Amino acid sequence: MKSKRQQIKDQAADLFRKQGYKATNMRQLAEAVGVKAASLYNHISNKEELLQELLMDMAHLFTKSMSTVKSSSLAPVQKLERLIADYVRYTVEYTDAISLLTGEWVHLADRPKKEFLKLRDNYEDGFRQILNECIQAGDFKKIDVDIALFSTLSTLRWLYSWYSKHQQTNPLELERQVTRLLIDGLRK
Amino acid sequence: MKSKRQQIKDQAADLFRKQGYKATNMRQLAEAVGVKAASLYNHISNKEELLQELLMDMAHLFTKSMSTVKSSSLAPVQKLERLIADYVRYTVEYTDAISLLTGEWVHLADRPKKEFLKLRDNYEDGFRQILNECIQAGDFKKIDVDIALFSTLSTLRWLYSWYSKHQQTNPLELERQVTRLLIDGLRK
DNA sequence: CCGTTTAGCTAACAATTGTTAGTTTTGTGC
DNA sequence: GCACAAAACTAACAATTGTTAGCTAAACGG
Repeated sequence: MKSKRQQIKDQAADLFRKQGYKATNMRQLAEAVGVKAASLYNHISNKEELLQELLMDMAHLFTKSMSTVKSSSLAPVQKLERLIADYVRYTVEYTDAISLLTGEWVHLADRPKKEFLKLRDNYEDGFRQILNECIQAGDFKKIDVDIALFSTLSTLRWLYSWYSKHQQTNPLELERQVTRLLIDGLRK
Repeated sequence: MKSKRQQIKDQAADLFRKQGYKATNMRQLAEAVGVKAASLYNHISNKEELLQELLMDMAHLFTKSMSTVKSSSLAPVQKLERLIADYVRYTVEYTDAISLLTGEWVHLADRPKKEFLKLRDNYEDGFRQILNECIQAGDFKKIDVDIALFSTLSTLRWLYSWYSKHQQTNPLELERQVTRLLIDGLRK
């Protein structure tokens, strides 16, 4: 049994995703929850808190993923594969909330925005470090690591939109294909 | 000498990108242009028209790119390289307007939204077709073409955000690197 | 069955929004 | 320098927004 608060967050994620945070009003959200707008405030303190928590929940998920992988004893390429696998799993499980990571964080107030971006930057730094290890180990070409990082993360960050249209895809198969594509490229 | 209308569109692209369409109000836009809000309406008919034109201008650019490449006699892989090259060039030249393609089209009214999505779908179809030709010709692995399409477009669609932070990069060099990465992958 | 908390409702607020009306200023062609 | 169009301004509008106050109904612990 999900708490009312969580129900509200779920509906908020759905609406924020479809219409954007700014374009979603509390009356719409209330209707989606099945309640009048004022009643929402028995469970949440304001609109921004919703966005904040949705984003932070996801950010912490990724922070966890990164720290687990980093402190493991896997080989660099295997670390990368684990990060990709985690990303795919989160995308499948939290599609709506994940979608907010790409654009909606701009609507956070200064403080929470800084906090969010710090976690995001840390994740990117960890990712870049692992890509570097892959190059160092001789497994990857000596490509510009910033461009490789950017390209890889772009694919992962857009995955949610692809998955929404192809939900019949087996997540494990999706994970396998994405990994292969990112690492081995298109060329035969 | 740029027309006032174009100046307004440029500032709108900048603000829409930084804050989002919904979060940008006409008084902010007016201030950026150096004028009072009501004066904008001597040059435009309403707010949505701005978003509409910005998005459509870009969509037509890509439609042009696709139709030129399609009607060329290049080999499949060369066609793909041309599409990528065009995308990089547009991103460098119209960074702000390009950034709106990823998320802001949801705020269009029904009619223009349909029109926009039709052009977008056509572009994607053309892209997929060329990827298929690459596979058919034996140049690419027999990968799931939808996943390859999605991954490639994701990288291209996010390019604007990367470019904003690395504007010192030579566009031609960027084009070379992105092409190589997308086609040949990371693995040595 | 009572007292208290929890969660819902109606009504209203203050602020912000896009846009218009009406007027004045600026600029251009003759 | 005058007529006319283009583009600016002030003021105000109607609608929408997030949120609060005050009240009632449901749920729950004893």
